Amino acid sequence: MNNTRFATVVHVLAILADNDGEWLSSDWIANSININPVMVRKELGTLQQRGLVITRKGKEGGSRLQKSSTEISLADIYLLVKNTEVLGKKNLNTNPQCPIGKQINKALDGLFAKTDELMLAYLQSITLEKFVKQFR
Amino acid sequence: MNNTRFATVVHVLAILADNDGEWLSSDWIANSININPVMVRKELGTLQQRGLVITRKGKEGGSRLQKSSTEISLADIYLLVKNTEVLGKKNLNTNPQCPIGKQINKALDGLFAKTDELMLAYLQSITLEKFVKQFR
DNA sequence: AATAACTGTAACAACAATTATTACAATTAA
DNA sequence: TTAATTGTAATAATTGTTGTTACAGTTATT
Repeated sequence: MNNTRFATVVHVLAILADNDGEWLSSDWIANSININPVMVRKELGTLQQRGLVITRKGKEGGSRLQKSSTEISLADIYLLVKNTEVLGKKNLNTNPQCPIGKQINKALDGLFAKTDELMLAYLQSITLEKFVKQFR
Repeated sequence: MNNTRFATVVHVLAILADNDGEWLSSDWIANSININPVMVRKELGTLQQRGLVITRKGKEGGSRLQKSSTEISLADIYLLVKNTEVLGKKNLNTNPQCPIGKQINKALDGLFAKTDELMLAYLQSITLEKFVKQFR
C-alpha cells in the first residue's frame, strides 16, 4: 500500500468515535485531516456500504458511527482499503519455461496469504475504542 | 508497498540459489522474470551493497550468491525493498487545532512500528533455502 | 414554497510513483 | 582485439493517487 487511505479512514472513524452520536459533516471532518471533503465523502461511502457508519443527507446531515467503537476493529479498516498484498504485487508474465518462473507465483501466493493472515489477526485485536483511547 | 520489487528480488535470489555457484547474467535472469535486464541490474546493485550477492563484470561476468541460502531470509529482502509502511502513508499536515488531528500521527507511528515488527519477525523465520525448496 | 446546508458522484486535472527503454562507458575473458 | 558483460544516467511511458470543480438530489428550517 502506497497510499494514505488507511490513515485517512482511521482518522475519520476516530473523529466519529470521539464525537459519538453527533452528525458530523464531511467538511468538518476534512478540516481535521486537511484534505478535500470529497475525499472524505468517498471514504464515508465505503464505510456506509460496510455498515460502519450511517449518513444523513441534506441540511443538518452528516455521518456518525453505526456500530459501537468496541465492535469496529482496525482489521475492518484494513480490509476496506486494501488493494495490494502486504508485500506488494507479483510479476505476472513470468517465463513458464523456467522452473522458477513457472512456480514462483504459486509460492508467493502462499507467502502473501500468510502475511496477510498475520496482519489481520493483529489488527483484529485492536478495536477502534482501544485506538481512540490514546487521544484522551 | 504497491510495487513488484519484493517479488522481483525474491525471484532473482531464488534463481541464484537454484543455480548455486554459477555466474548468471542479468539478461538470463531477466528472461525468467520477463522484465527488462536493467531492472535486474538495479536490484542486483542493491543486493551487492548488502552483501547478498557478488557480481563480476565483463565477459563471462554475472552474479551469484555471496551467502548461503540458509543465511538469507525473506526479511533481508523486505528490508531491501521497503519504502512505505505496511499500512501505507500518513496524512502529514493534519490540523493541529483538532485533538485527533494533533495526535493521530503519533498513534499511527506506534501502530506502524508494531505491524512492521510482526512482519519482520515472520519473514526472518523463512530462509531463502526454505523458500526455494518449494520448487523442487 | 423558498432557502440553506448538506451528500453523492461524475469528470477531469495535477501530481507522484513505478516500470521500461535506450545508450554508452568501463570491464574482463578468451 | 573482440565479444559479452556490468553500471548507470537519462528519459519516456504507464499506472496509481490525490485534489478539484460542478452540480443534481436531499432534507431541515423558516
